Amino acid sequence: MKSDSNRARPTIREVAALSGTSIKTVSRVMNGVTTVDPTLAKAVNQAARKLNYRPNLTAGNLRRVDGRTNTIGLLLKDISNPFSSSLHRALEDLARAEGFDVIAGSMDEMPERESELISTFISRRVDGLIIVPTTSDHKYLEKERKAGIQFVFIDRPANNFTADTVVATNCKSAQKATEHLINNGHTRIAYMGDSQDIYTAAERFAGYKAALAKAKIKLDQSIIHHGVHDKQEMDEFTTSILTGTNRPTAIFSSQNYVTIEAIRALTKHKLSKKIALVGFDDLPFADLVEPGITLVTQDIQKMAEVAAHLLFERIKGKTSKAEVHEIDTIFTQRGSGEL
Amino acid sequence: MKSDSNRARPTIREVAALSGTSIKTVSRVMNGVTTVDPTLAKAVNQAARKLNYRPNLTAGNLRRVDGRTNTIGLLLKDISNPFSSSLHRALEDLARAEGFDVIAGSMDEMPERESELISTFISRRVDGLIIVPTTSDHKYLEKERKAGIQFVFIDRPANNFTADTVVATNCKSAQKATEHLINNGHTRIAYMGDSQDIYTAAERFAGYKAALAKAKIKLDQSIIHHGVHDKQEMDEFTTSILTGTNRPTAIFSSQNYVTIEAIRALTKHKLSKKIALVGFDDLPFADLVEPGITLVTQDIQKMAEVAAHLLFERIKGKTSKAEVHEIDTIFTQRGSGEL
DNA sequence: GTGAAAGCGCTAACAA
DNA sequence: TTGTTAGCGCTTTCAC
Repeated sequence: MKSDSNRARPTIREVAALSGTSIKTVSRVMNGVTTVDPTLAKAVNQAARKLNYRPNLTAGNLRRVDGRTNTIGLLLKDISNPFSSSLHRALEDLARAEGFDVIAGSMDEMPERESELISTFISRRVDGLIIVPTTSDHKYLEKERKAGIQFVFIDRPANNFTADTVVATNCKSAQKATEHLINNGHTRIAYMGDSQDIYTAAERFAGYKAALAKAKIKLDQSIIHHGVHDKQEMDEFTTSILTGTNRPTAIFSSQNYVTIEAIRALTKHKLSKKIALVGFDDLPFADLVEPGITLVTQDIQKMAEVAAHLLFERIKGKTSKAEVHEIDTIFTQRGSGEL
Repeated sequence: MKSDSNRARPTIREVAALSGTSIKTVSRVMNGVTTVDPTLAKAVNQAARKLNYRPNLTAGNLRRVDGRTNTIGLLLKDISNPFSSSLHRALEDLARAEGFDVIAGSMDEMPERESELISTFISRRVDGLIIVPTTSDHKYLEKERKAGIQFVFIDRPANNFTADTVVATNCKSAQKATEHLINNGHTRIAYMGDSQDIYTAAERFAGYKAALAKAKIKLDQSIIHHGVHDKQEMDEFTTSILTGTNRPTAIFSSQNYVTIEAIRALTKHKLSKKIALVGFDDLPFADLVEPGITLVTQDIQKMAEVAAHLLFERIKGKTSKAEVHEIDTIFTQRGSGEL
């Protein structure tokens, strides 16, 4: 027969018994309440260490008057993509500094995964949610907000739901990137980007169009491509524009996966040093190819800081109206955009 | 004065009241127990939907007889690095299929962060932990295992603690990679890798040495470098070997960050097409540089599958002795290793 | 098939 | 400063 202390995890009651005090005193010591006699506190700590006591957070949250769990949920496109995981890491550090834990999940642009994950996170009683939204309708979140959950949207705004939002200056930065090519003498600039349903893609395409309009360059649909999921289709597009008679002299690619395809195509057709390229979003190897890739990158750290700040203020009770923050991007010339 | 249903979140009691049944019946319906009268079940579901009821998972776990929370903790080096985030994603999907959620954290190779995170996760009462361990002593986990937590180590084994472990065939694969260079006619092969304190680095260096020994090539310390944190030091090393009189004709780099520095150095000295390079670990742009980088990559999906399987079996009660699994790597020739 | 009562481990309220 | 009692929202036990 095993002794009691060998059976699974000790509770606050066992710590109280061993230290000869009450569970309330143990609770006080564990929560760092200072109005406890140092001698008692010492005894409690000793007993806790001896029993390897670990407070059960979930039990504590249940009765806690503010109802908070000090947990935030993070909904990402795909945990493993570089943008998502950098954002996740930045938020992890910011949350830890405030005593919060982060639980994250991948949605793969599927609206039903989004609501499933939100459901799961709510069942775990997160205090707030930071969401890189899919294209779904977010009106259903109104009920959750009434129930006390706070929301911040990042990278893209919500649909039919007003909440704090942090986005990059997508349109303005795409315009500047395109103007950079124009200033380098280009007038025939191809565009490649994600589907126009995606907020960031639409904004960036708008910036591209604005730059052309300002320079009085006519839009040519034959050198414009939307969509990133069909690789073969993209390959056909790049082959057609790069081998055609009226070849563009520059490419603006408005998303990282698209930029990779553009690089691949330029390399394949031995045009890397002939056709200029500016891409939106970061690439970890931008300076390792020849020429280096000139990129517009989002300031992920800054976006995370603003989003975390907004969320924590809401969780603490702030009730002012929703804010939208546009965060400046970073433009880095590395050669490919200056041909 | 607000009505009751407008105050925060409804509980099982309110659902019972609205559907005219007892909390136990609501509990049964919510948990999919089939022995409930369909008419009652329907009424319960209707009430739950109307109130936007979300079961409080943490409350339920408290009383649950198996004590499980259906949560696993994942301890990574750094959530945002590609190996970690790919592993995280693979485990997320595998866990979801089993009805588990994953919470993850970054340790940055700091033993004290490791134990802090483990403490936090245990306070949240995870059922098991998958750990990419730091170099710390893991004997202290024995207490946690007694308290019912299961452990699987991945990428590196634990120290002073016997548990299920999943690692790549580091030594064997490094030997094969080095032999690949030898078979291509190289006899002067530089080695660059992480600090020898790191298990994977030590294993891979052992493989390098074994290949040289087998081919009767003498080890030359002047073309061997350990450590990845000091970039300047690495730059000095590459400069010294690449500009020296007795230049190596090939490099084996045993980790992704090191490989990046090797590529950078070869590019800088215009030797990318003269000096062969084989790297360990994946690089997202391996096929986008010229020449493409020949790499040994870990089969992350497979490692995740084996680790998840081991952990879930333990959580379900398996008590057989700890297993160590070595997972084969993938070797991809892209040009840089065949010069 | 259904429900009343007890209790999971903790914090809150209040009394001592 | 300390302890007692109630109760958070749920599952379990067990009687009906």
